Amino acid sequence: MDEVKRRATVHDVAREAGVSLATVDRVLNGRPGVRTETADKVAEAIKALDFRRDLSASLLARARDLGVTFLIPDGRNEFMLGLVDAIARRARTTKGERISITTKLVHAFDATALASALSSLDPKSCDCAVVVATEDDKVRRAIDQISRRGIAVVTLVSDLPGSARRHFVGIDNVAAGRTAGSLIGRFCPAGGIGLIAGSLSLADHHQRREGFEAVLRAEFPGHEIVGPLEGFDDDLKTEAAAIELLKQPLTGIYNMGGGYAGLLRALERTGKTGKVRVVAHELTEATRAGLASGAIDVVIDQNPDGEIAAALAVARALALGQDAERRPAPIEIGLYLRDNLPRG
Amino acid sequence: MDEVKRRATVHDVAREAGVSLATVDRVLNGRPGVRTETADKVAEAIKALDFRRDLSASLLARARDLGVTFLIPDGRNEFMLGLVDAIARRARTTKGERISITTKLVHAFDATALASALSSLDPKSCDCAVVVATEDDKVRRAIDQISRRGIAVVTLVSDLPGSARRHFVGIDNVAAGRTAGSLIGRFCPAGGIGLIAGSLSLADHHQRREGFEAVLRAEFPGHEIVGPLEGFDDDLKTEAAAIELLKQPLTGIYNMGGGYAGLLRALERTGKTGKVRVVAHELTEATRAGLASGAIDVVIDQNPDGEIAAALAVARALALGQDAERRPAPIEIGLYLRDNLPRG
DNA sequence: GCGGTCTTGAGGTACGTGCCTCATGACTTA
DNA sequence: TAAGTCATGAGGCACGTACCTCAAGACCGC
Repeated sequence: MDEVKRRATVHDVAREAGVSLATVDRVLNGRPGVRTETADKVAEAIKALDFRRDLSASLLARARDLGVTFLIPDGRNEFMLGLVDAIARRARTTKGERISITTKLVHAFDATALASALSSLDPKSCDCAVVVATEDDKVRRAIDQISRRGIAVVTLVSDLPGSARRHFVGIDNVAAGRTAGSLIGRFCPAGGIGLIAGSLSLADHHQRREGFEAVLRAEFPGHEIVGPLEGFDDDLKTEAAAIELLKQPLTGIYNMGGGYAGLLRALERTGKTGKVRVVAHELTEATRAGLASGAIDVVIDQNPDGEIAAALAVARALALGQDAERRPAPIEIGLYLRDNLPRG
Repeated sequence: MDEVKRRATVHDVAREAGVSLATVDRVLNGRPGVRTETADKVAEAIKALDFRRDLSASLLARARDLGVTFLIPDGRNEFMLGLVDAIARRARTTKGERISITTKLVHAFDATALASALSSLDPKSCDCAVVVATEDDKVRRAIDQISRRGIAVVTLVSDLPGSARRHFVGIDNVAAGRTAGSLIGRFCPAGGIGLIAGSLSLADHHQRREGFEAVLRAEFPGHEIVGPLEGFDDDLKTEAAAIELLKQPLTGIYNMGGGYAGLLRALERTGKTGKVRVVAHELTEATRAGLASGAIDVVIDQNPDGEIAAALAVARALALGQDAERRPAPIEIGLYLRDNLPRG
C-alpha cells in the first residue's frame, strides 16, 4: 500500500557508484580532482537511481539565497516598466523561497551600457542573469564572458541567439502577429488596415508584421494593408503616424509597438474612436484605458508575471545543473478584451 | 555596501521574545502547552523581526514532502480530464520541490462519494485537499470535518461558500460570459445568436449566461438571443440542441458547456461550418480541432495548468500557516484563436 | 504540605547538501 | 629513491526547522 519510494540522496549515489561521499560531491559541484572514469561511474549511478539534488537542502546548505539579477531597459517604455513591477511583485513572494532578486536598469538601446552591466556582475552574489538582450556583439561577448565565470544567462522578451545564453523566455512573435491578423480579419469589414510598428529594425516587431501579413493575405484578401509606419514607442511620433494613416479610409489598425497615448489621441482627434477596430500590444495603463473607453478592441499581451515566473524557474533549474532537461513551457500569448481584464 | 540583512530565524525570535526555542516551536507549530500570554509575546517578536519560516528547512526537517491531494470528478468531461493531465504535468516538476501530489477521481455529480472521499483523507499523509466542489451539504460537512483534523481545503473551478474551505481557485464566470458577449458582438453581423449551456442548474454556467446576456443587451442590441438549450456536456445531446437552434438563421453560437464533438457535427450536417461564428469554452482536443478547422473562432479557457499552479501555491502557503496573508491572484480568463494556441 | 497538572527550558538528533580538513595510497619526475 | 602531484576516502560542522525527551518550576485543590 504505502510503498513510497524514498528519493535517492547523495549517500545512495555514493554507495551505488562505489565511491565516497566526497567524490560524489566533487562531481556534483564541478570541483576538480576526479578522474573522468570515476566521474562517469558517478554519472551512471545518478542516472540509475534517478537522483535529483534536493533544492531545499542545497540552498539551505549553501547558507545563502539563490541570486538572480534582472537587467531591464530603462526609459519610458510602458511595457518595460511593467516588467519591473512584475519583478517586484514576484520578489515579495520569493522571500520565503531562498531566492534573492536584484533588478538593474540599463539605459535602453545602449549596447555598451548593457555589456558593461553584464560584465560587472559578481559570481559570488549572482548565480543567474536574466536580460532583455539587444542585438550587438559586445553584448554577446559579455554574455559569453560571465558564463565562463559561472553565471548562467537567460534572455527575456528578446533573444540573442549565437551567445552563451542558456534559455530564452518570451513569446512567439510570429504567432502574435498571426493572432492579430485573425482578429482584425474577423472584426473589420473589408477595407484598409493601418499598421504601426515601434521600429522595423527590432526583430520582434519584424516578426509580428510577418505573421500579421501572412494571415491577412491568406484568409482575408479583402483587406489592404496600409503602412507600416514607425512610432518608436513614442507618443508624439505614434500620434503623427496614426494621423497619417487615418487620412485613408481604414476599418482597422494594428499597432505592434508602444506610444498608445499618442494613438488614442490621434483616434480622438480624427473622430475615429470606436469606429475603427484597434488591436494593440501589451497591457499597460494606456492600453487598459483604451480598452475601457472602447478605443482599443483587443490587447495582445505577453504576461510579464508569467515571464518572470518562467525566468525564475529556469534560473533555479540551471543553478541545480539541470541543463538540458526539459525546456521551459513557451510563454503564452494572452488576449484581453475589456471584459476579461485581470485584477479588477 | 554589502549590508545584507540576514533573515530572522527561530533563534532570533526566541531571543527577542525572551523565551526558549522550544516555546517558539510550540507556538509556530500549534502544539499545546503555551499560555496565551506567552504565545502573544512570541507573536509580537515574529512581527517585530518580520520572521518567516524557511520553507526549505521546514520541509527538510519534517523529512517528508508536503502532501497535496486533488479530488477531481471522474467521467468523460474533457475539461476535467485536462485538469488531471495538468496535475500530472505539474507533479513531474514538483518532485524536486518536496511536494508530493496525489490525484483521486471521484464519481461526477455524486456528492455522497465526494464527501466520503474527503472524509477518508489521512492528515498524516495529506496536508491539503484541493477539490472541485459540488453544491451539497454533505460535502460542506465533510470539508468542515477534515479541516478540524488539520487538513486545509481549497476549492477548485467551482467554489463552495459557507464551508471551511480556505480559498477558491478559479475564474470569474460572469466575466467569462461578458467576454464571450463582446467577442460575439464584434464578430457577428446583427441577427440571432444561439446559446447552449451544459446545465442551467450549474452555478458557473448560470453566471456565464448572465454576463453574456448583459453585454449583448447593453452593447449589441441588434443581436437576439436564441435559447439557451441544455447539452449536458454530452456529444449527442449537444448535437441535438445545436441542430434545433440552427433551424433559425443564426450568425453566431456561444456554447458555455462541453459536448464539442456533437456541436461540430451539427455545424457540419447543417452546412454552417465557418459560416456561423462560434465561441466555445475550454481548450480540449475537440475545441482545438474546431479551432484548427475554422469551425470554432475563439475558445475561452481557464488554463488548468495555471489553476493547478495556483492551487499548489495556496497549499504551500497554508501549510506554513500563512492564513490570511495575501489572497492568490485570480485565475485569468484565457482567449485562444487558432493562431495563439499554446504548445505547438 | 501533598500529589497533580500546566507551562517552560535545555538539549539533543535528524533532514540532505555544501564545504572543509586531513590522511592515504598511487603514480610521476628528477 | 626521495619528493612531489593527483585521486580518493573519511569524517565533521553548518544551514534552519521539526520533533523528541527530561527536568524544573509554577500553580492548583485538598
